[in-house]
Amino acid sequence: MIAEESLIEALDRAGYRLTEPRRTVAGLVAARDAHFTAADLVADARKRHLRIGRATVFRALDVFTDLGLVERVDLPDGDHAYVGCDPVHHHHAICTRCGRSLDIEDHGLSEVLAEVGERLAFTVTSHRLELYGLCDACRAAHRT
Amino acid sequence: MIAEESLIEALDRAGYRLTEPRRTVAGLVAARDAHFTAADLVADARKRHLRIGRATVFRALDVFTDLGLVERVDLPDGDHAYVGCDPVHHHHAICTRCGRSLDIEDHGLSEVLAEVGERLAFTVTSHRLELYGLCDACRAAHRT
DNA sequence: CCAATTGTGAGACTCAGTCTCGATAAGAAG
DNA sequence: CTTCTTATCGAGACTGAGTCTCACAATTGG
Repeated sequence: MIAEESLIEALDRAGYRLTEPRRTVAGLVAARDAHFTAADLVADARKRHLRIGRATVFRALDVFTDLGLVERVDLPDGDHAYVGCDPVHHHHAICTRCGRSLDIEDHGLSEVLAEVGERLAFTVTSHRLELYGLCDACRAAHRT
Repeated sequence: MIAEESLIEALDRAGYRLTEPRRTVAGLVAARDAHFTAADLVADARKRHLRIGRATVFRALDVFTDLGLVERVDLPDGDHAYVGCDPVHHHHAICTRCGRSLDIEDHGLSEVLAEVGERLAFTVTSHRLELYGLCDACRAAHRT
């Protein structure tokens, strides 16, 4: 979940050219409210009669990923997907029913992890954390 | 890091046939002390003049994964790999230098995560956590 | 020992992602 | 507004992991 303008603005600020294809991908990403694949975006583009090359979609996603506005997540089944998000260090809580993801702040997790590392004589330099479960809406829907 | 016998024993206990190819894959996995890919095992087999089909390696890894003796991990660069490990719920601390992985017990992490979920109105059903950094040996080697 | 059933191997196939290269367009300069 | 440089694009070939199919082979319960 991220606004098209944020994406375009970030491109500009980072010195990338504001091209039509990039705006198109920004629009496609902004229109998605759950995790998606590059192929999803290509299909979306087709549906909306927007001409865009497959490679370009991948390239734009790479750029957005570098800027931290899109992240690659790993789903429980091992598949990869992308999600739009804020460009701060955080993790994702991914709803296994609707695919939407919530950003999780670090909440002292890093410290806990460094501590765990201590005990193992392991220096933690980075980590990846993903939570899977049901978001509020799906939890409610599930009960019925 | 897991013994060949553990792998074979687990197959037996779970009712899988103890076939030659599976023993071969068990041997290949046991011989690896860091993360590996299916292609690595195929190459190892070639080197050791063991005939085994590529599909069979994938199938055996799937079985071992189901039994919890092998897990798929995601590396920081987004690649997948397999690691041998004990069949209990845990996470991995992966050395980015040598690729070896240490098993991390849950140490109350699950509770912390459930709590985080509470705050987000998100019901956490499972999670994935991977730590990246330097193991003790590589930390020492790195200093010099 | 033998049949029933599970497992195997070769190779075709799929799908995500990458690469190449000639064509195109953004945007700085004038 | 026009020009020029250079980043970017698109098409399609390519790669590599993983899956699928199907005829054949091996395990094992009886």
